[in-house]
Amino acid sequence: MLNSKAFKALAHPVRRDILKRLRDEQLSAGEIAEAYDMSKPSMSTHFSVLKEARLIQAERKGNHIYYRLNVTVADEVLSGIMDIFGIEKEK
Amino acid sequence: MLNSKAFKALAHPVRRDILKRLRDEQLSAGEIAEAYDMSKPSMSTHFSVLKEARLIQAERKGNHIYYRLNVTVADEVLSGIMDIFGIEKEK
DNA sequence: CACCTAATTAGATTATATGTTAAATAGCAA
DNA sequence: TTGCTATTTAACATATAATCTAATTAGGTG
Repeated sequence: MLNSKAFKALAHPVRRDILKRLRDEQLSAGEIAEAYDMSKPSMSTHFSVLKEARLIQAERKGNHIYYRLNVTVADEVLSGIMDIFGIEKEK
Repeated sequence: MLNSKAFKALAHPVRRDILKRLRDEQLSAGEIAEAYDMSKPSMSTHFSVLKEARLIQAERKGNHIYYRLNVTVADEVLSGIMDIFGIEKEK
């Protein structure tokens, strides 16, 4: 069932932007972080919030950690929004 | 264009619940507030956050203030979520 | 006007979020 | 082991959010 943490995670513009980057590809923490004018520990905190919300999943490969979107939870969020606003799923 | 305030507004469970109540009917501040175990000023603050995000619209009728869902912004939020997750709008 | 009701605003407190630098951990490779 | 790179965790400061009680505003009605 949909986690309240997901909505909190979406409240920050950097986190929403990270999710967009992960729509189509896996990226390492460093690859993501270098796109933002923010310290690595701060970025790491954002990853952690997204992970807690299960919006992203981490996989270590050597000494990189790759993040990818959790499509299942993304879908749950969409359903949650539609439920809130009473929007019908078409098809 | 979609306001970042809308996502913040959705981060609080009480505010999401208020929006659900306003899916199908207008309700006064008092009618909404009595459903929650929270002071009226606190509820008023939540209304204010939702108003700031343009998710709800207020209309005074005599002594009562009626709130209703702003369907346009609700739709923008849904589109925003679909954009983040790269979900295609069907039809 | 005086009074009542509905709702908000003010002022304060506490909790949570966001960000930093410094230190720690994990893996790889010489 | 030593050293290097990638990333996180710790410790802390500051900002924003959430909540309360008390006071105020706005609109009815006698």
